[in-house]
Amino acid sequence: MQEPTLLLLTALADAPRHGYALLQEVATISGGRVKMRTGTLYGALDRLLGQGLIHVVGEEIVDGRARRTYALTHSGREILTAEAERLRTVAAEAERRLSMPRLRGAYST
Amino acid sequence: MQEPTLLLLTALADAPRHGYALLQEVATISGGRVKMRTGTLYGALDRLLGQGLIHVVGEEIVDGRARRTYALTHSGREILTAEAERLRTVAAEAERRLSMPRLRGAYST
DNA sequence: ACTGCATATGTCGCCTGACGGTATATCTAG
DNA sequence: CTAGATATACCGTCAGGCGACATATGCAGT
Repeated sequence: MQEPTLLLLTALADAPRHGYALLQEVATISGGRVKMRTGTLYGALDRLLGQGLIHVVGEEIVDGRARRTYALTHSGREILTAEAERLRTVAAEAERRLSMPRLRGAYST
Repeated sequence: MQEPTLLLLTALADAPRHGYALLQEVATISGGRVKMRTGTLYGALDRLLGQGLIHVVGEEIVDGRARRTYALTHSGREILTAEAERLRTVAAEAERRLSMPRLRGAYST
């Protein structure tokens, strides 16, 4: 699983949200680093719906515009938990090795 | 940057290694979870060489076989440091949200 | 002698998934 | 009347990971 997808699941972890709100939440979570495009968003939502990681919890009409609200499924919540742990351990290992004394020639340039 | 690429840089963070050793090191780092294929390995090495994140520090003939040894460049080391921090913060945010009390309807199924 | 495994490097084509660009539509603010 | 925010959606492209395959040596077991 790549970062955009993970950020989407993270953005749904505390509350259900609709598409446009997810774009903003992802930007907030990532400290403005990730500005997700709608192409990425709706493609990812379709995929996650198909995988059963999210589901639609509401379809309302607000000001004449359709608004679809998404939420994590139990499965999605489990996957996100596992992914977060995976990232944490990989990051920890990278940082551990980076702090180790290196042999001569371990890097240059 | 995706996980396989990050694991390769991590595997080079403490010492230079050659291709086959990287396959084993990646398996070790990931606790046996990631078994990188040679297609992924050599494709990634070519890419990382082109990006200047790694470089070749030795080409020897061992038992009639060529053995090319790779190491991180300063640039690669910086990128790995930044990536590790990014992963750590994203994982932390996901775990923070997962531990938050949720509104009704935050998930189901 | 033969078989299979570990060591070791490499190519090729497929497919997933992320991305940029574009289209559509409404409401609000200036 | 225009610009920006809100909101959903399609499409083509491209990077990157993956499986399959190719090649070659050395060593241990049968």
